[in-house]
Amino acid sequence: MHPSTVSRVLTGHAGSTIRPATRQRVLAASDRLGYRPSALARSLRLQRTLTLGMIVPDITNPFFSSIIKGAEDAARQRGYNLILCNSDDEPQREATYLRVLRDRHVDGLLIASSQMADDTIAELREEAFPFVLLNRATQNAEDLAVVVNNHAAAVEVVAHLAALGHRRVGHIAGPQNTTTGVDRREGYRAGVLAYGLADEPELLVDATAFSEEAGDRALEMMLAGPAQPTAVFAANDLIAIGMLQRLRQIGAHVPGDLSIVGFNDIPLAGLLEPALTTVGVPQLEMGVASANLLIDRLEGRPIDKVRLTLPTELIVRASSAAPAAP
Amino acid sequence: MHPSTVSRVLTGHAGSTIRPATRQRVLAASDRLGYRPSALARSLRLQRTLTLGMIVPDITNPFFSSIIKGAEDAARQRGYNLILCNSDDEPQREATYLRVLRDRHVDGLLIASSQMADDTIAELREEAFPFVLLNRATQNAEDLAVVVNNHAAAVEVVAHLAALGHRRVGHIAGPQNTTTGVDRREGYRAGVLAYGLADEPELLVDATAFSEEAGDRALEMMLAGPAQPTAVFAANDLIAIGMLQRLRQIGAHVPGDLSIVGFNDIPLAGLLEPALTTVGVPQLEMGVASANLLIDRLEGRPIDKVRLTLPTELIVRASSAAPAAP
DNA sequence: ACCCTGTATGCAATCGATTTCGGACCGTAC
DNA sequence: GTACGGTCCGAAATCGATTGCATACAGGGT
Repeated sequence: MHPSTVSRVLTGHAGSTIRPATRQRVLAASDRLGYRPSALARSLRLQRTLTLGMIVPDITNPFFSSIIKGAEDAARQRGYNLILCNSDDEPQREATYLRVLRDRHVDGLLIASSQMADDTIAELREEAFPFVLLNRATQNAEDLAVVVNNHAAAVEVVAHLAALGHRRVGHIAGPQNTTTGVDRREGYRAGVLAYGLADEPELLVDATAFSEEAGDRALEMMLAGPAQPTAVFAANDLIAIGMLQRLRQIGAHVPGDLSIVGFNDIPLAGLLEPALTTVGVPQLEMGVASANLLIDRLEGRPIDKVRLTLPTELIVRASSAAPAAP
Repeated sequence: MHPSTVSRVLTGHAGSTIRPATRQRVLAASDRLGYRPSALARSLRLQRTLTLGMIVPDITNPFFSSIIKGAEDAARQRGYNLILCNSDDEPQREATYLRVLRDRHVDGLLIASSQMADDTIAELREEAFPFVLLNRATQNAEDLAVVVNNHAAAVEVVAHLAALGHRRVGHIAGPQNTTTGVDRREGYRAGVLAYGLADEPELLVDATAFSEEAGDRALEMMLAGPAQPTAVFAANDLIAIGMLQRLRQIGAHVPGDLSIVGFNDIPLAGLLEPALTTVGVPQLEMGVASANLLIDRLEGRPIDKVRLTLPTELIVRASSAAPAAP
């Protein structure tokens, strides 16, 4: 009929006036033919795809599952789709994905990958490509980010353990090329100093990843050392779970022989045996907030807080208790 | 310079001859300018997006996390991207997503959502829109699908429990509008009959969802009934976990008071207390296989098996044991 | 009857890449 | 020198929707 008229009717753009009769005719025809506009062609013309790219280190980590769900939900509600990319924490794959996603003209990026080199991000920043950092931050205070206060939460964990009477509190830190790993480690150090706990280097081991296996190995290493902890703070729940697993194998009792505290409060943390004491992180909300922040940015809405810090909450369960009398 | 020449060089299509000197000039320029072709424009022209749509009922179910990871991985390796959609098992959202994904011209669909009405799928089939069913099947034997033999696996579970000496084996079935729920339930029934176990209707309760809460509630209902089981087969691991949780609350011991068997072997199943006996499903492989199957179909490669049935394996852990002496 | 204003619609360019067709150019053979 | 064949490259159409500009038509005023 008249491609332009059809377009005007369907996009409903103000500024163009359509006779009611024509509008009806167009709508009827569109309906009858089951017409669906091609998002592709529209994107090409409008230079926006209504698609967000999301890069996470590990989909199978329940922590990220919840974040993804939140982000996907929020995005969908605002008319955006999500292309999900799993980096497996390999910088190589991150770089590849970044390229692919930009080739696909995603409108913006949600970056939950904490390994991604700062200069890669600096590049995005320089090109004014919209992105939001999720569960990580950068030096640059202008970068949009949704985070929690890892440092403070880690201090709180140490405080909790100190209050229970622990003096030899260990920490299995996350990879030190991640901001969460570093921040929690520093928080732990600060807590140890603040509460005057035993300060032995052997009580601090860096895990090679945020995974069960890495936690298992790291704890093994710590227990092989000269300083035996009565409580250990794990940099995240998966590490804590790996630790629980090892302790069970060697017949140690939690919290009787060793108290364990995790970080994130993944969905199953409360169902473990013993139920895991951990730092509750609002996972769904982080996902929702980051998607909304990004879309606000994309649509030019005013942004009140560039760095959104969501609250954490120490969730005390069965895996932490007072140490056995010496 | 010469858009067509550039295209010829970069697509590297045989049938067009380019002078080496020109090729070099184009490549150099492309390199210098950091040229990246627009996937959008290319897709519009070629009528293919190199993108797959994937609809899953619940990202946060670790079972699907692994499947997604596998699918995403396989897709990426073959040059495809994945748009992920979470249906939350709501037919409404499934329909919406289906529309959105087709508007976006995804080349094909991975459907892991077991609620999706058969007639919705029939529509896709009639329009010859490429799709692969994941962890579900339809009446139509021509539909591409990647599944496990739920019926046989369920029989095997009952056999295992019968072999341990259980006579009163219950089943918390999955929602009966899902094929997995139905198949496992039927397998259970077949097993009960085959092994001559107690056949009381009260030992069979349908959960309202494949979730912890639903499992918790369903078990409560079963235990309130007149027939007390000594073992219960849960339709999936999350239901089993919900059951474990309830049993712990009421102070019952597993497997002492009640043996529990799950289905899927999600990553944490072996780390629970007690470690969960369950049916191992090759999650990653299912994801990989489905993506590859779909892409084979898209690229017109020969497909040897329309319905791919992957093997399951009963994994016996601590949550199942011989019943206490009566 | 004419002009003018405004509304409603058609025309054509555009987004960026691919591809068919044909033209230009070069070399060789008669 | 002309004809012919082959190689290389440019012109233009195409994918499907959007949009500024031009135009046509209707209606009202004089």
